[in-house]
Amino acid sequence: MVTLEQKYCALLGVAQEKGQADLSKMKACFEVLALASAIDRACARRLAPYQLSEGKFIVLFLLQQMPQGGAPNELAERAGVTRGTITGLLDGLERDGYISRQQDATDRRRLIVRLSPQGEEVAAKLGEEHSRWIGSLFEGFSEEDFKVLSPLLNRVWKTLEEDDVI
Amino acid sequence: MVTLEQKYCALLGVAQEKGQADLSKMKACFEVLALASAIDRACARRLAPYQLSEGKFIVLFLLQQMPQGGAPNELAERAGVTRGTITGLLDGLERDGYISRQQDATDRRRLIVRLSPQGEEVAAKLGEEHSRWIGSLFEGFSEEDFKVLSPLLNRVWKTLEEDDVI
DNA sequence: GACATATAATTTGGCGCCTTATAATTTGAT
DNA sequence: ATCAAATTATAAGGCGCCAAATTATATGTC
Repeated sequence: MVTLEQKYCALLGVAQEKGQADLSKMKACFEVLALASAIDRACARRLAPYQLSEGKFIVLFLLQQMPQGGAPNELAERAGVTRGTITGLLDGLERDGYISRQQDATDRRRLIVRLSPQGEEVAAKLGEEHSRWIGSLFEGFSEEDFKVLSPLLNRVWKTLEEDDVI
Repeated sequence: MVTLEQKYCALLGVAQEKGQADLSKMKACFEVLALASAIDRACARRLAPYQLSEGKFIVLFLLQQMPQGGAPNELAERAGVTRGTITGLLDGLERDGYISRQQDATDRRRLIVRLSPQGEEVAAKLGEEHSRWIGSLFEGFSEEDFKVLSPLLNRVWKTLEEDDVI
């Protein structure tokens, strides 16, 4: 089996010349990236039979929790993509009959996006399936493990946010 | 500031109904994904001025460690992308003068990809810069922290690999 | 009431990546 | 020696995503 470390060993040559500290940091970074990309791919494979990408799935998931519908910009923000992207995702979802777009009566710039009955059904089924799958990935993790993992990841996230502002 | 948890809180509604254990698992999963995607975006922004994507950068980086050049399929495997993808990345790198493709004398199916002088230069400069940046993301992490983080990430990775085989 | 400004959604153009199909070449079994 | 199978690289088509530009509508100010 290829470990995460092995997968990126080629990229670590440079760090090795710089001492243990940098090596550990680069390794950790690649581990996070490689794991996320593995999760993404597995996820994409799971969703492909439904013509859904991860982005579309998240939109369905979000809409499920907005029974009275939601605006594209709101969906974009919650899903973490741009408004331009959300337009494309909604196009696909509409084409496949999962959602409908409806003009807002009071502000004609606005749209209201709603799940179709079919969308409801798929969202419910996949939501259930998906959360079970995610659960299985972290099977065997204790609450203690999460208490350790979460703050570490969040520390990097925070650094990154500060970084970006500059 | 938006924390990783907040970012995905909307997605956690379902998990909340299923108890603490599942909630922690989904949270952790989203934290990994969100962090990786934040790193990817920041990385893309850093590389954009050089007309480089993360994929292209990794190819440059790999080539730097193959002084006698490398084959596309080898690069694809080490970079973790498909051969089809590597062709596109090499196209871009060749167009921008960072690499050259050369036919292998003994097997005419094969190519040898090499860095151009310009490619060497950029690879060296960016490699240095990039590893310093990654280091800065994990600034303040102790060796102890990595000893905890790494096995946790690798456990999920392992589960995922087993998953895929099935 | 007119005009600048803000906001909503979309369009456009681009890149990365994937999957599937194709073409060229080599290898291996018979 | 021949022909099927494997391997190499590429092409084609598609989706997701982004940034920047565009269009339509609303709002606030003078």
